[in-house]
Formats: sequence, structure tokens, C-alpha cells
Amino acid sequence: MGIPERKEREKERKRSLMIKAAEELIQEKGLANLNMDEVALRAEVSKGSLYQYFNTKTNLILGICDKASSLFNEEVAKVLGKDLPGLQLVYLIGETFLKFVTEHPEYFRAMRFLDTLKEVNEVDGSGYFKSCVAHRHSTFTCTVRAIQIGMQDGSINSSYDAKELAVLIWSTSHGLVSLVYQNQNNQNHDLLDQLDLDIHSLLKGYIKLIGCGIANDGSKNKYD
Amino acid sequence: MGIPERKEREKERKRSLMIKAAEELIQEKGLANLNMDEVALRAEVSKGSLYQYFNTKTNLILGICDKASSLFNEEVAKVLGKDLPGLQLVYLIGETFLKFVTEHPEYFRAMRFLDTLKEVNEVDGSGYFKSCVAHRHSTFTCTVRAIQIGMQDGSINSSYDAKELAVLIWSTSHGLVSLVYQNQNNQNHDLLDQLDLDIHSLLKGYIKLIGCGIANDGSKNKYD
Amino acid sequence: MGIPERKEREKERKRSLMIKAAEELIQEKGLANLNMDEVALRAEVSKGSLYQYFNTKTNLILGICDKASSLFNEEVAKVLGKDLPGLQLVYLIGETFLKFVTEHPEYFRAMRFLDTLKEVNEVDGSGYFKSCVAHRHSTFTCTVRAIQIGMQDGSINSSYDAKELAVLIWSTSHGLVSLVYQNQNNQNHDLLDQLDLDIHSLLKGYIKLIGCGIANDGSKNKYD
Amino acid sequence: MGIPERKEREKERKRSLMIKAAEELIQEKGLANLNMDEVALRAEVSKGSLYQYFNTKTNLILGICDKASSLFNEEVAKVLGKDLPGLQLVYLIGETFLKFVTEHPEYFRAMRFLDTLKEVNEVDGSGYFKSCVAHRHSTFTCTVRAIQIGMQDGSINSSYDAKELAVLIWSTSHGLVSLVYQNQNNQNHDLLDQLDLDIHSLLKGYIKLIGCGIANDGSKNKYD
DNA sequence: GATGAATGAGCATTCATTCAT
DNA sequence: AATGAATGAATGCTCATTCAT
Repeated sequence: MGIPERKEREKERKRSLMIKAAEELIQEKGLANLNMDEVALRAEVSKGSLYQYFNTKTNLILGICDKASSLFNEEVAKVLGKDLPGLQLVYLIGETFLKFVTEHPEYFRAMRFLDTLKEVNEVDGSGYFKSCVAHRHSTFTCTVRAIQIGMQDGSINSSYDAKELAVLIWSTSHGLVSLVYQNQNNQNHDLLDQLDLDIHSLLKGYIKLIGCGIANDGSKNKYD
Repeated sequence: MGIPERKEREKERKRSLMIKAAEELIQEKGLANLNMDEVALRAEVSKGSLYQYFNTKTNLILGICDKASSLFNEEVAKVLGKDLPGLQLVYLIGETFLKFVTEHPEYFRAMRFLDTLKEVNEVDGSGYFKSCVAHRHSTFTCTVRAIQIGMQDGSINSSYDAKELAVLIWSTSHGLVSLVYQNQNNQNHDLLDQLDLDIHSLLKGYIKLIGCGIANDGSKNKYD
Repeated sequence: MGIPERKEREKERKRSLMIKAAEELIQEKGLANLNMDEVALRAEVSKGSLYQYFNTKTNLILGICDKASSLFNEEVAKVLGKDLPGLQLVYLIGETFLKFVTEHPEYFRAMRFLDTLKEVNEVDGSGYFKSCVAHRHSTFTCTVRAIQIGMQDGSINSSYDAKELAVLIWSTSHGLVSLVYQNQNNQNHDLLDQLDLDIHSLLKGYIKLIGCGIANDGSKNKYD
Repeated sequence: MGIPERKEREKERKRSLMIKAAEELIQEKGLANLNMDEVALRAEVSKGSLYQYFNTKTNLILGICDKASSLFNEEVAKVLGKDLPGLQLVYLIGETFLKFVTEHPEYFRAMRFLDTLKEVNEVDGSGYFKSCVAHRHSTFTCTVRAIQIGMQDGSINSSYDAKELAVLIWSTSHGLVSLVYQNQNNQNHDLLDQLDLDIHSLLKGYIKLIGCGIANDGSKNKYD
């Protein structure tokens, strides 16, 4: 019978409404000013229901984080499917990252929330936390894979340790992307505007910068 | 007239006590759990006094941020004074950054706080905010200077735009440093431990990575 | 027609499950922390069902109280059936009380709940309340009977008013039994342990104390 | 200077207002329905102040309990000062108890609250809990003293263990007093009315009952 | 009858900020 | 200038009860 299914779907729809409401509010007022009453109000759901689905405010945010990191991981995984040299896969992952943050700043914010949790005790049994960490790990692994592919097809300098290189690319691109995020979402951050730099030229610069570092033909790369 | 001076010094001492207390509490409990009562208690100062010096919680944190960014700026400025090729100045700035964050995570935290302020209204006339921004700007300018020096002495590839390159180095090193910070201050972040990477090898990797990107002699650099 | 009977029995079984679950939870977490969701969960019954049987939380507790006071009344009634002098019947009733509380502290707790109900409005038409009061009354009447028997057979001093004496024995034994209950169920109550008194010597003391008060042969009694 | 004193007194006055408000509300609506908002409202004090003085609801109640048990202890201690035979001191303690409960049912209720606290963790560092327990202990010790005096002056049967006897008198009188309390404060309890028993005849009965148990001249006692 | 999702009033507690002394 | 008591809006969370399916 389709009835339990319909119920399940309805539940999922409500869940989405709640997450969406929270996302919007985070976007509008910042994570620190998120408040459960408003989430319920915005989602047109009772506070009781909100707590039925996410039994803690922390969990609600982790719920967003989960969705966000899952989506991001999917995007990155898709890249790996392409038939391209490893070096270009790495570039594409970077572009994907930048695009993701630009299009979904609220997701990026929720993903950063994960890093503010000091103790695992802050997270109850909902499983969101583990799931988020797993997604992040999976995304990282994709990056490592891309690098390994590049090392095998000769597009990436194999004098690096693949994992260390992945960490470097991961962290540096994170820094770049954060800067972009700040410029787009924070009045007080207008360094890029001041310098009249646009995002894509910045990305190009980044690729050029790390490009000759990781590319096998040190001096040139196709994205120059 | 030593009396007004003494008063002035006493004032400064109190200010320091308050900031120190706040720093400690931020370090211990996180920025989000900072609470003015505890700051006053820890600083052995009345709450009234606390508000006399910092008329807002935000301002107190900005006070820390101010101190932090001022200190950091000093360190970076010192580097510029050295008689070294520009490329190495850039490396030294990066090292300085990493050292600063490792030694003063609470300062790094306060500096990040600046980025979470959404509206300027949140900041009243205390001038802290502007001061912080000015310090940051000054530090950024130092980086630009180092690059320009490198371009002139031939150690840095002058096909880059100096400011853009500064932005890239600024943001990527910020990303790297953030990763290190997370690993050192957050139970849930142990990527570096998992991969058995230590900070200095990571820094070396970073320098290698961007090194051949910015160095004039593309294939090699002294930190290899 | 065995079918309606079977249904009836099934109903009764469910009722028991619910009451049992509630008893356990009261025992574990205290009456004040009893919560309908948990009762339903523990009883492996839906919340809807729980409310079908006990349309109020108060009623659920009164349900336990009803069961408890009914059981207790049965025990006391059994005592009256014995062919013993009235004085000893009274003693036995006291022993029965003590045994009941020791073996079923959760019942005692539920019975005490009756005393915390301020208004009759708190009690709806379920009839539990009246039933509880009736059981209590019946138990009290048993005590009166035992005393009357004792006055007739000469074992109890007939200078007392039988009912007044019953009230005295009822209330004083209640006090004693409460003390024992506290000692057994509350960390903070360890008077008996501190004084190294065990329950049975205490009961003996009680019997000695009131014994010569009610016994006809003032100076001695068989429990000395 | 009298200024700090005046402040101190003002503080004490506020404390009293809060406790008084809580007492009244407990009396009116029962302990289980006590609510901090109403206490603040009734005391004409802000909720913030209420929490400044009693940092927990539990502590507020313990505050009442502390006051109550302190007062009661004083009354009992006064009795010990009288130049009377020990047996009569014991009687007077019982009378004091009954009088106290009759005049201050809300105090009795608060004192009973102590017994519902399951874990010491429920009690934070306010010291109220310990103080309450100390008062109770002190009152108990007074009873023991009275008995010891009686055993020495020959008015109390020294075949009892003084402490055990104290426990018996303590608990049985507690039971009696509870019954009286219930009759006076609970619609559903009208056993005494039904039986047309008044409190003082009941007390007399109690004294007669235990009197010949503890008195040295078994058959008679002066309160007959 | 049974289910369990939904409800929302209710409540304890926190904390930045003010202000009389 | 210093103090710290007072404030009260804000907020996360609970739970008895209802009701559509």
C-alpha cells in the first residue's frame, strides 16, 4: 500500500521545510542569532514538531550540515567520474568548491559550524555528526584519488606525497573560498572589491600558483 | 606631574586584566560561551568597570581582536625590515603567521570574530573595529610590499599582479593555518594526526607548492 | 462465546503492561519525572492506547494507587481472618504494612500520591479516586475491627475509643513505615544506618512502645 | 558606617519577600505547581533578582526548607531549656511539632520536600541542603537528649535504647502530625472529621499510647 | 480500536546592560 | 570612577493531550 510511503514522503517534506527555514534564517541573521521559535514559525510548523524531527538546536544545524556536506560530496564525486587527466580533475574540484560556496553560502556556513563544536558530547545520538564527518572524509578521499590519478597519468608531479598534497590543496582552496565567501556575505569585507579582483581571475591565479607546483611541466600549465 | 601618569598606567593595567581574563575564558570555553559576568569575576574587576572600559560585549572582543591584530601586524612588519630577497620575506611572513596561530590560538579566534560581524551597527563608536580593519590592512600591505620587493630583486615572478598574488598567498596561507588551528584546538579534527603529518612538513609542502609558482626559477627553490 | 472473553482478557493484559511500565518508571525516576511518552514506550503500547485506558496522567497514577491499595487491603483483610487475639491481629497488620512497603516501594509511592491531590476536579470520572479512597477506608475499618476484637477478647485495653485508637495506630505506623521507606529509597536518608538500627528491631521497639499502651496487661506483652 | 548594614538588611528583606511569596504559592497551589515566574511576580521582584538570590528552583524550595527546619529546631531547642522531667520534655517536643505543623503547614510541606530529592547532585553549592540536614539532625539530637534526661531522672523507662526510642517517637509523631496536616490541608482527607476526632484529643491519645510505653510507671501517666 | 504525528502552552534559566549609590 | 544589585527580554526545551488516518 502506498499509504506508509506517502506518510514517509510527507515527513521528508516537513523535514525539508524546517531545514529550509533554518537555512534562510542563518543566511539572514547569522548562525549565532538562529532561534528555534523563529525556525518553527518560518517553517509553519509547531515548535513541538521541530523538536520531534531535530531534538536539539545543535542537531538542526548538523542536519543542515549533513545535507550540505552530502550535496557537496556528490558534486565532487561526479567530477571524479570524468575522463580527464588528474591535474584537471583537481582543478575541477576546486572550481566545484568555489561554485558551491558561491551558490550556497548558507551551506558553507553550516559546514563551518561543524568546526565550532568543541566536544562530541555536544552531539547526541542523532548520527548527524558522524554522517557529516563521513561526508567530509569522503570528499577528501576524492581529492586524494584525483591526485593519485594525476600522478599515474603523469599530469601531477609525483614527488609529493599524495595525501599531503591533498591536504595542502584542500586547506589552501578552503582559504581562498572563505575569502570569496566573506566578500560576498559580509559588508565589512570588501578586499576583493577594493582591489578590483573578480572571483574567476582569482581562481585562475590560484590555479597558476599551485599549478606549476603540482603540474609535471613546472613552467607552464593549460590554465595559464 | 606623575599623578595623572600613574592613573593612566593603572587604567591600562586594568584594561589588560580584563582583556587577559576574556582571552583565557575564550580559550577555555569558546567565544560563544563567553559571558561578561565571568570576565569581570576573572579579572577581579566589577562589572561596572568592565563596561566602563568596553561598553559592549562585542567591543570587548574587538578589543582582543585589536590587540591581536596589532601584535600580528608588528610581527609581520618586523619581517619586512630584514635584508632578504622578497621571496624569502614572503616565506617568513607565512612562517610568522603559522607561529602566531600556534602560540596564540585565542588571538586567532578573536581575529576570526571580526569576520562574523554582519553589520557595522553592531559596532559602536569605540573605534576598535576600524582599528582592527586598519591593522589587517596594514598587514596585507606588508605582504604586498614583500612581493613587490621580490619582483624587483627578481626572486618573484613578475608576471603576477602583486596585489592579486598577495591576496592568493594571504588566503591560501589563511586556509592552511586554519587547518592547523582546527587540529590543535578541536577534538573532532584530527586529519593531520590521521595522516601523520606534522606542521612543519606541511609548511614545507606549502612553500614548495606555491614556491615554484611565485619564484622566478620555476623548477627549484631553496626550501625544497 | 469465548471471543469477547478473550478480548476482555487481552484488554486486561494491556492495562497491566501499562501499569507495570509506569510502576517501574516511578521506581526508577520518581513520580515527579514520570512521563507519558516513556510509559507508552516501556509498555510497548502506543500513546493513543495509553490514553484510551487512562485518560489522564493523574488517572494512570491513580490506577497504580488503586491496584496498590487494593492489594494492601487484601493483605490486611487476610489477617483479620486469622484466629488470634485482637492485639496480635493489630501487630500483624503493622507487620503486613511494613512488609508491603519494603517489598513494593513503588506502590507506597503511588498511594502517597493520593495525598498530594488537592482538588477533586483533578480527578475525572474514571472512578479510580473513589475506589482508592474506598480501599483505604476498608483497610482502616479492618484495623478498627481488629481493635474491637481485641477489646472484646480482653487483649486490648478498652478504655480507648476503638476508632481513635485505630487512627493512632494507623498514623504512627504510617510514620514508622515512612521512615523505613525513606531509608531504603533515598540516598540522603540514612538515619537508621547511622544509628545501626535494623528494621525488625525497630518494629519490635514500636510494638513494645505501643504494646503496653494498648495491651490490657500494661507491663508486659508477648513481643517484648 | 551603617550603609553596608542597611544594604545587607535590605537584601535580607528581599530574600524574605521571595521566600514568603514562594511559601504562599506552595500553600495555594501545591509544591508541584510552583513556578518561578509567579514567585517573582508575587514577590514584586524581577525574575533576574529571584535567580540572583536562589539560583535554582530547587534552591528556593530548599531555602524555605532551611528557614522552616531552622525555626522548628529553635522551638525544640527551647523546650530542652525547661526545667522539667525528661518524659515531659518529650511530650512538649511532640506538642511543639504538632503546633508547628498546624500553624505553618507550608513549612511542613517544604521540609517534606527535602525527602523527595533523590540525588545530592540535584543540589548545587548553595549549602541549603547541608544546612537543612544539619537542622534536622540537631532536632533529632534534642529528642535524644530529652530521652536521656528522662532516663536519668527516672521518668523514662531506661530499658530502651535512647536513640532507638528517639527514632520511634520521631517517626510515630511524624506520622500523627502528617495525618493532622492532611486533614487540615486536603479536601480529600477528612478521616478525623468523619470520626469526629479533634487534634488535641488525638494528641492526648498518642501520649497515652506511647506514654505508658516509655514512662517508668507503666500503667499511669500524668497526661491521662 | 489503535496509532503516533502534531500541538503549543508552559517553564527554568541566562545574560547583556543599566543605574542608583 | 567604581560597584554590583536589578532587570526582563530572550530562548531552548518538555510534555500532556488531541486527532486525523
